[in-house]
Amino acid sequence: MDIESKITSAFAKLGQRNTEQRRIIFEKLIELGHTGEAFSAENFWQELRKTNPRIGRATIFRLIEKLEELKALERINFADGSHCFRICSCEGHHHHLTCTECRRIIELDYCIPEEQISAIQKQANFEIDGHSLTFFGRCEDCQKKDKQ
Amino acid sequence: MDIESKITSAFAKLGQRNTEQRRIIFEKLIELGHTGEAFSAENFWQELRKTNPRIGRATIFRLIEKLEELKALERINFADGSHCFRICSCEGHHHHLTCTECRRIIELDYCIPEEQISAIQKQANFEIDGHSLTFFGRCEDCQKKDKQ
DNA sequence: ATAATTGCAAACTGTTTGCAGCACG
DNA sequence: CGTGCTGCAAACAGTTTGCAATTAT
Repeated sequence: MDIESKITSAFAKLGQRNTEQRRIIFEKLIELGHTGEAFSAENFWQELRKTNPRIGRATIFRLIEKLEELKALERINFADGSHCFRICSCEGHHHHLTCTECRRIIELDYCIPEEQISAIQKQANFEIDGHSLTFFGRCEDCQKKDKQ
Repeated sequence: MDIESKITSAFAKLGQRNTEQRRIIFEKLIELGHTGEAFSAENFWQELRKTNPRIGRATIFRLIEKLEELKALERINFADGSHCFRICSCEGHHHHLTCTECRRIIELDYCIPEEQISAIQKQANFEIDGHSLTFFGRCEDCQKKDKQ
């Protein structure tokens, strides 16, 4: 499933009305999906209002929330506690590697082995239904920069 | 190293002056360390001002920040994006399991195998210097509650 | 004395909400 | 023409900051 159909199907599941705002947001997300660029909600809003001055902040927040639930968007946490959103090209469950200097994000297909999770589950008597994992470090470019 | 000496040594590293506020915060942290209770910064402040009305919010935030750097406190992230602090009894690096219903926190000694991290490092050409991992689920008690 | 530390209040960031009105179907 | 969706502005939560006053050493 490519990025375009991922977003398209999320919008289809979304709700009843095909409003102009949704079309605008859709277009922008397709664009961001292709470049792989990450964005904050505020950030995304600022970007959109350049061309569409009357679009409301709340509309963006409300839609981002829904798209996150539908897993069309992923929330990515940085080491400093801040976060941003991103449309990932990886299908299914995965994790990220983030650069603490330039905030570059890399998708990883690594995940914790299923048997480890069930061992933890059994040991703690929990019913585990998710986890969040992010690696922090310095990317290739930032390492080079620092050596100079 | 027990909780008491963990906090004591963090305070020793802290700075020059042994102020009354630090003593008050120290006492409260010892208490929270023993019960294992988690707290937000705001929360912690509200609790302290009951007995010490003139303690400032900023003092708490400033000190919590430093204690986190000194690894006397740990920041724990929940599934909904909120977070709290906690004094953990585990020594060294570890992770947590949090209940999405009652917010109970369990310390886990599981961690991602070193060789996996270096494989990721090599593959992505990153210099990994940390990671965050939290498992989400429902604790024993909340599972029971729901079955009733 | 003097510099670290604090309290206060105001500012700030990121997000949510209530509600009246718009516009999609 | 009904109601889902939106814009607005205000409220909110959590945190940070500037600065003058306080206080440990």
